[in-house]
Amino acid sequence: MEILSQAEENYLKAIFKICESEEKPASTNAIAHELAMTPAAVSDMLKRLSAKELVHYKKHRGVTLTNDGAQLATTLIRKHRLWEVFLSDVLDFSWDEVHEIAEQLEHIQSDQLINRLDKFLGQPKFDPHGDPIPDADGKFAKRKQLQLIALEEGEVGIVVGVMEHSTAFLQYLDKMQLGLGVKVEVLEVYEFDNSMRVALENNQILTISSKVSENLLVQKQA
Amino acid sequence: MEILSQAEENYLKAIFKICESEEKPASTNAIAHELAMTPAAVSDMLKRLSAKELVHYKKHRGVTLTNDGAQLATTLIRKHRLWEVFLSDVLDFSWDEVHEIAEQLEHIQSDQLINRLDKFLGQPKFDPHGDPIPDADGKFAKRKQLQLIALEEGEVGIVVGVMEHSTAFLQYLDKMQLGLGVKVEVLEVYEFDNSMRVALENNQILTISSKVSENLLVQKQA
DNA sequence: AAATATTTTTAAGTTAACTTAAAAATATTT
DNA sequence: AAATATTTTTAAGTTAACTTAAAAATATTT
Repeated sequence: MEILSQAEENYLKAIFKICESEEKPASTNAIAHELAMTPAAVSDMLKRLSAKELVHYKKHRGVTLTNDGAQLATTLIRKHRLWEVFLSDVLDFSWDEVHEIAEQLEHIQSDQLINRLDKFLGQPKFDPHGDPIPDADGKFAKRKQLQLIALEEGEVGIVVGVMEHSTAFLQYLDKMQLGLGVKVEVLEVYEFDNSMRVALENNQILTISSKVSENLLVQKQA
Repeated sequence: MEILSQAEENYLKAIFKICESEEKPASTNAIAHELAMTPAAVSDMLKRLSAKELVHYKKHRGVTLTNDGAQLATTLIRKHRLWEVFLSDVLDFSWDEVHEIAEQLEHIQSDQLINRLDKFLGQPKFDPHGDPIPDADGKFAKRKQLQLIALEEGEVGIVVGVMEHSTAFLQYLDKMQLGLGVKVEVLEVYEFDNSMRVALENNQILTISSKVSENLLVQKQA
């Protein structure tokens, strides 16, 4: 498979992301929105990606990735997330700082580099946001996780990930000490707005909005 | 200072390199040769770099870097060489493998990243080829070094660097166990072709051509 | 189903960074 | 100094990756 431009790589990642969340082809508009580009630019690029057989593209019908395209996208995600681990674990960046730099590092072309980095980091299975890191064969680790909002009063979960990656959200979680690995007990759910009162292991009591509990992923504790 | 494209950065590095070795402005041809491009492409780019005040450019007179340009070039060299140390020391790449990957990594834009990398690596002063790494202020460490060919019979030197960075040369040195830090004693110089017989600390005796001894940098031992 | 709104594509244009070919400037040889 | 060779620049063209504006296709509302 020939080498892709950074632009092409970004399109593949965007399409992968969109097709992953919604279970249908990625629309031109959705891609344009994801990449902050005009729909015309997307139409243009889709033709090129289609010519390279990286996407299945029928005009006005949206696109999906071909096997080759999906393989490349997965490798990009692997690279992105491994670099995030490096930035976080090795260079002590906080979880709200790693994305932007990894966005650049993911385009470095060297299989050797990424495999050695993986080994050096101890073949991590999750990145600093709890997102799974595909292995060299493109396999993602699976985990039985659910949104914190799905827990009932009295239930306990451990924070394992986030569904929203904005700096604002991540910094809010830092402030509240709601990082990965934290144990959370649901004390009370307020029906009115679905906000909840929760207890952390350090005995801190927090009230969090549904916006927060929707975007926090936990593993339910027995 | 605004952000430069990778192409622009490569031109600055090339001009820096040329002006450093020859003590005069870099010619269009020299730059074209360094970057494997046509002279016409260089003329084109020089106009753009000149407009950004990164080079002093008078048509047909060659170019030199402005202060801004030299500052940027130095930062690029710093990034390149720090990444080389990372690849070599942390990921165990050999010294003939690091250049190519560092060539990509040097374009990553993040001051924080490079400063933290520097700190993590222990603020190294030299890269895996013995080339000095400028500090955050752009200062290069100086060293009293000379070419191995300049040593007389009976003199002893320690290998501290190379003047030629080709894979072929570096792999040859590996074969001969002539890495950085190795102590070399000049046993005999053959006037005929300036080749020399040298003894290494492991008592190995080698005969090396003048092409080799010209390109090896040593620090003379008392 | 027709009218309207939305989405997508096409058409035309831009910019950076290249190319080849020709012209112009500079350097070297005689 | 004139002739010739070399270097550099300009001119014209290309490609990837974008833009805006208009046209076409599809989806939604009435």
